[in-house]
Amino acid sequence: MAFDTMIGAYIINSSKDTYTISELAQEYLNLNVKAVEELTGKGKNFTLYRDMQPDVLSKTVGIYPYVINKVSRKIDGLFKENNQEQLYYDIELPLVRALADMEYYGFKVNVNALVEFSKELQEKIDVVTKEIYTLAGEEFNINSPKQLGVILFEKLGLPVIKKTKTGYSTDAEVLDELSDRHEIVEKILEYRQLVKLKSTYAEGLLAVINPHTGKIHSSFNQTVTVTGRISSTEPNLQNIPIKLEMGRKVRKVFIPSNENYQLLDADYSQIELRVLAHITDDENMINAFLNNEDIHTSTAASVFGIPKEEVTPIMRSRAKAVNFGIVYGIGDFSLAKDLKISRKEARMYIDSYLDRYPNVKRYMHDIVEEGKEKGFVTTMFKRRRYLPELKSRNFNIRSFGERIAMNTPIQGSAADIIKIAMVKVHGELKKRKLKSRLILQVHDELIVEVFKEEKEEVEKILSEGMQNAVSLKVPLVVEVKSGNNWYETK
DNA sequence: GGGATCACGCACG
DNA sequence: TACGTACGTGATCGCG
Repeated sequence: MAFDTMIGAYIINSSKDTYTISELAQEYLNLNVKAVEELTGKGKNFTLYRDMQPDVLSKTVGIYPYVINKVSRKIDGLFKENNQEQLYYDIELPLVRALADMEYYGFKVNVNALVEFSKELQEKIDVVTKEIYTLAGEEFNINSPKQLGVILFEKLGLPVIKKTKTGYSTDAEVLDELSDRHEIVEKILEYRQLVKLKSTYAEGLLAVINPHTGKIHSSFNQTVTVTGRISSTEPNLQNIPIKLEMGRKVRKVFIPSNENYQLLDADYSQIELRVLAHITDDENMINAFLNNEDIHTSTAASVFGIPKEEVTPIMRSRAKAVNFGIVYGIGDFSLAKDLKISRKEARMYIDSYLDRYPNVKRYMHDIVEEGKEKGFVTTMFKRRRYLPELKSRNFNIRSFGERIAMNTPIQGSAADIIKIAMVKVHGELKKRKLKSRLILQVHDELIVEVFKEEKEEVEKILSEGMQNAVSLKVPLVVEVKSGNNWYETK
């Protein structure tokens, strides 16, 4: 029986910080086993096994095989109790190989273009920096929120909009509000945008390009998120800019391995709202998706009680915000802030929404009750998240627990679905001995490096693999795009 | 003097 | 006072 205790324990409880053998032995066997770190040391004291005495090794990691076997059997028993065998054996375990292959294969980068991009950013930063110093009347460290706060709120006398626990807040939301009061403010925003791109993306990515492969080999972590999503580190390839055009250009440096390949980028359309429609069995929402309607326009028509043809762009954008809010476990305060409307008005939108989607209303109530009774909520594929917050006497913590209860089954089920799709696509490419490779996942999106001669075949494997990953009460719609770099796949 | 950690801000779905 | 992440920089703490 192939087993992975780390992933196994994650399926039993996704909320832990680490899943070391030592910890699992304690938790599942009531056994005290030294942590590997205690043996090897860490940081500058780190010692390799090969530099240790055999008897020291045998007294500690020597019993690991025994412990791992025992813990595995214990966890496997819990899978049976929890009905999580399919999740573990059919989804998470096969996913290990798909993720490993993604890490190993990597994503090719145009190094020269990235170096050029970095230089261009630096030139822009130099210009803006001087402008800021002139407007401030002195030089200071713009990167320091503390120093910036002194300049903005003491020297220039701008009004304090918001405070952090240590001083003045200078975040983008605050600066947006101040942008009409002094020229320096928009320069600060521009400076922040440029520095973010240069440090995190230009320099950050250059630092992790493997000199042998010319590629970026990210780590895809399978036991980090509480909802079941995967995460990406060193570097994070799941937060490459796209929203602003200047940042989006970073994507031009992500290219195929060579001229025989292209990139395919396949996105699920509105997967979380489709999952919501499925889970709640809400007739109104299901019909919107069955008719292939624009969901935000459809929501606007429902909420405002008008025909879809009469929905204005502003109405659509407000309905979109409400749809987002619903998925997060909405509150009137936050929706009001997001839409810059009154709390009362926000409350009306929410109430109207819940009237028009009555099963969504029932679901949001019931899932919180279920979370309280059972102590956890589950996804479509029995992924589980415990919610101790629901029992808290602290209102804020308890409210947070309620929002988690509403959001986790939605976000987590979407994660289940794309993982199933990944296993299918990865398996199919392998089975057919194709040269195309799955190289990245970004929560609702899969990126494949496709061998040009295989393009038609692989596009079908990808889109059908995703569409048919599961069968819901609404269709899963997938959009596939291709390009000679990641920027072009739009 | 340099490492660890916290605070802040911000990139993505 | 919206759900889930990763990470760079500055400030601070405390270490033979």
